[in-house]
Amino acid sequence: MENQDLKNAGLKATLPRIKILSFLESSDVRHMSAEDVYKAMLDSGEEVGLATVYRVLTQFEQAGLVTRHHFEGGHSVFELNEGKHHDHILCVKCGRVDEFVDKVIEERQIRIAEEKGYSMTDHSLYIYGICTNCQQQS
Amino acid sequence: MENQDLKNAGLKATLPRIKILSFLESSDVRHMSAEDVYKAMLDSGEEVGLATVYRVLTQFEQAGLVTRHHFEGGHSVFELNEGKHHDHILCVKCGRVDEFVDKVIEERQIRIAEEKGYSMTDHSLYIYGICTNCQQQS
DNA sequence: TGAGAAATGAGAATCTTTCGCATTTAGAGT
DNA sequence: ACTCTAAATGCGAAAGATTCTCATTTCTCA
Ligand SMILES: [Mn+2]
Ligand SMILES: [Mn+2]
Ligand SMILES: [Zn+2]
Ligand SMILES: [Zn+2]
Repeated sequence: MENQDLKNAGLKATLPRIKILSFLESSDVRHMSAEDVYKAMLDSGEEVGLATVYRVLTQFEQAGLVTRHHFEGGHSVFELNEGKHHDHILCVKCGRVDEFVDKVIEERQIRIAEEKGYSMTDHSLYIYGICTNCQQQS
Repeated sequence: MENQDLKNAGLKATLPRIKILSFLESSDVRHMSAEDVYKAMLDSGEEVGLATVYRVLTQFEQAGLVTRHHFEGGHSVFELNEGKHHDHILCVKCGRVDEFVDKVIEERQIRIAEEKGYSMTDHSLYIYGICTNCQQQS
């Protein structure tokens, strides 16, 4: 169970951490803000402070359990880390999020970093557009 | 002069707008936050309110005079729009910013949007790493 | 040159995220 | 199981970035 996942990540298995992790694992929405997680806790009757949600998500990120994204709009978005890196394409109308990986782009990025003399640590790529659904409704 | 640039952009040629635009045009730093611009105004003895700096930069963005970026670290960064689109590679140690354009990446993005059924409106790509200088100093 | 519309400045307000600190809890050792 | 202590939590306050409100000032052009 999550209990062991947390231990493995070097984190004490506290109630808030267990609740948040199991929520992330069971949710069908993959990309959520801290506020989203907080509201979900409240809705399910669990009492977890907002500050704790932020702290726990940051710890999860550091432990490699979740990944943090900076979609447009100011707030951070988190998603359960399932090993495989990917980038995102988002609908600017409805907020829909799709994921993709492009080998060619990944390689070009490494090449560019090299050319510019950088040792690459990370990258973020977001494509914005209007999804099929939103294109229909004029 | 800027006076006409503003009129062409459909903006009244007010003092704050003229000052900010000519500052952006004369500065050798290309990527600046609103706060940076505000401080520059103060330093040069001009009195322009911070709220006005934000308003003006947003208007400039809408008018296509500047481009807004969301580098890591929470705040927006603006740069004078000189026509040609480009992406950025940033040093996570010293904050250095370099620019690049990669035809292959640009094309792949369009292809990906198509495949996913999106009509692409925009995209943002940031590569993070450690620059040559910062790699030296252990 | 004067009137009206638009823009400004100052500070309050908002939003997201972090901090500080008194209180609670996990879990190592008994 | 019980105890102890470091670590974690929850609350509200604080911070940082950006926007809003509104009284006052400034463009524009008739
Ligand atoms: Mn994802
Ligand atoms: Mn640039
Ligand atoms: Zn959509
Ligand atoms: Zn550097």
